[in-house]
Amino acid sequence: MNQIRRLPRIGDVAEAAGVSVATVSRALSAPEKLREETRARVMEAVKTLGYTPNSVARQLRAGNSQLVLVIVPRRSNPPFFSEVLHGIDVTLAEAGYVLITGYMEGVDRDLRLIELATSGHLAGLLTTSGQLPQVAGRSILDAGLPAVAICADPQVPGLPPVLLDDVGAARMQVEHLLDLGHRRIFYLSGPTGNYNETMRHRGIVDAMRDAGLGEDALVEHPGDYVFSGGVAGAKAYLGLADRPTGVICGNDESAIAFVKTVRSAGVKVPGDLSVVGFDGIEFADYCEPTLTTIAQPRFELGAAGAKLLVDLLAGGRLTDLLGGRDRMLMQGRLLVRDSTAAPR
Amino acid sequence: MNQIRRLPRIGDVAEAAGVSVATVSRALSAPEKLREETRARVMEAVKTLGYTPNSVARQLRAGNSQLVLVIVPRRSNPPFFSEVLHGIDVTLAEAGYVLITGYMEGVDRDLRLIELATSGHLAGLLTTSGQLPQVAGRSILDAGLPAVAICADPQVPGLPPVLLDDVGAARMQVEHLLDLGHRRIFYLSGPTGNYNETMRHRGIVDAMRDAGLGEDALVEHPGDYVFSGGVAGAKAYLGLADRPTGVICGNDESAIAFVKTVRSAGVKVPGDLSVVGFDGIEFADYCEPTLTTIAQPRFELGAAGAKLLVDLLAGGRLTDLLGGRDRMLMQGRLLVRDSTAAPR
DNA sequence: GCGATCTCTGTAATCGATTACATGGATGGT
DNA sequence: ACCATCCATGTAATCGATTACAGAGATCGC
Repeated sequence: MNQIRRLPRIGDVAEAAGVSVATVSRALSAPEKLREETRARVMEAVKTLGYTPNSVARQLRAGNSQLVLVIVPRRSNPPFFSEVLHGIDVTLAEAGYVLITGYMEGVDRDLRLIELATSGHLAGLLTTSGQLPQVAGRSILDAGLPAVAICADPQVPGLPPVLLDDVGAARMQVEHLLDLGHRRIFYLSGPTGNYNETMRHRGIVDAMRDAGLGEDALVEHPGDYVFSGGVAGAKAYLGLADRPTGVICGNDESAIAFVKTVRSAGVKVPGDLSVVGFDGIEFADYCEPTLTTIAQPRFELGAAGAKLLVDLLAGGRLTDLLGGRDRMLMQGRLLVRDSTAAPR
Repeated sequence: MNQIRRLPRIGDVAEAAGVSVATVSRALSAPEKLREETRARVMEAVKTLGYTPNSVARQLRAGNSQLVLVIVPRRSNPPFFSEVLHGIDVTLAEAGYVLITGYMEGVDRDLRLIELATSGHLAGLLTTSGQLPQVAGRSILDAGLPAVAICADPQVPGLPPVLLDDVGAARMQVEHLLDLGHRRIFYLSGPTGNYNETMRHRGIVDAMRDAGLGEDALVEHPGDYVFSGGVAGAKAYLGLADRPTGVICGNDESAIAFVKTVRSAGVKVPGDLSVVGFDGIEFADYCEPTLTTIAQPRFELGAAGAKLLVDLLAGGRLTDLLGGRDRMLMQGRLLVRDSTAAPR
């Protein structure tokens, strides 16, 4: 049903070349074991028939796969993750692996991912989500696949994360605003409980404390990294009696919606209010005004995470690969643009 | 190497339940053939051991796969395609299939996709690219997999496309500007040769002609659907001696960059100039001014394309499924926002 | 009471590759 | 001339499931 036309098998090639199937197999995977002339004859037949090994059969016998599953939350900031996936894809391709994207959302869906992981199809696992598929007591980790987390930390032993130094990046956001002369900051956070959010929150609080500012200098409002949360955050901000002049948003998407909303209400950015975003997506350079933000090395985060998994699959030991640490941290970069200025 | 821990096999379950492997297999895939008591005993053992069938082995024997490959150009408008992929994913999941995303870019990469297609892993193929992987005389279609194109038309017999009615949508763009009173239009196109571009261009030219406007009423500039092309298009526009008051951009991304650039040069939108985009991505509602655009039913396009493939895999005949036509067309919707107004 | 029929379960072939082991022919040393 | 060695290739077991076919009991009709 699936195949319209019957594909050639190894036996067909063997017959055409007048050799055994073992010889065909060797011609493809261990050519040095064959006489040059035999090998040439086999390759000729391979070409004529257009033969490609059935990797399902190969995988069943050899027990190893070329497929790596990347778990991506379904609603996950496409402009950001597309670049991370690009880095993953390029790195896996170089190492001979193929990327499978698995979108995670509901319980049913997650069960499917768990089954895929335990199905024998996969060589390894990457996750960009801190929450892993876990249904009815079964976890995706039960499959025992080598795994790496990218831009997320599921906090599972043996599942090393490759992360941005969120604490340091958040400090940079605060210090930038303080350097400009702002003394009170409104923080539109990410989702409560989210790992990145927790770290960034810590960086902000630390930086405020180090600057000698009291608790009332920081006004927090819970957000969720999406447009609608940016709008809601802006409305909350506009409702404040005594508005801080500095605003830090959990990511660029919510920052862009925040700015749009306060401007509609007549608030000038950066005149009345300076806004700093997080992520460094391309749109942040085309909104009005262009957004000061933290650029994450998105491609590099993906590439480093994929490289770590590839090394793990090649038999590397985690402690060696991470130099004894339990995670890999990369640095963000502050991009100063038009949404921040000294307060009036 | 891949598996850290040995996963239970069907034989282990059979032993634990005191039955044969055939009985275990039947308990899972044809429970009605078993006595209730036997089935219960087997399921008990399955649960205790945490057994999941190895689908590589199943696939080898049964010859059918649950995996569908979606080919996505690597640099492809993430805010747009993420929603299309969402529609595909939901639909495939409902039908019991798993989505694999294959990013297409270079020649090497494409060879990998071709090999994946001929490897026996896949049930079917979806493409969101008009150009299909084709390396050294081998095409990805050689695998003989059922395939459907979404938002693209490779113009290959037997590969039905599910598309937006680009011609009609482009007419809507023109008619909107003409209705407002604009008489000359600057068109920042998509990449030359691109299928969508060809259709939209036709719609624009037709609409202008139908309105009785001459050839000099349309000024065309080649674009490429990305930010940088929008900036370049804006510079070209600014350099014109006699600037049209209406602008149509190939997509939202380039429209947003276009607007940003002309505004930096002091041109007022929509005061001096009205701009219409294409796609209806979320950002179009958060830029300054909000962008009048054509909303594509992105989720629905993905879902319809996936549904068509699922029906094809179930043995449906193409002519029946398409009602005798050779393609499936969906309609765009004009979203009138703040970037368009009557000319001064 | 005995064969026919039906229900349930087991035996073994099969999917398409990989690979340990066997084999046969060539080479070479004594 | 004979045996050891080596190289190239073939034979057949194997991976883990599915399923056609066979066989063993149970049920039933006459």
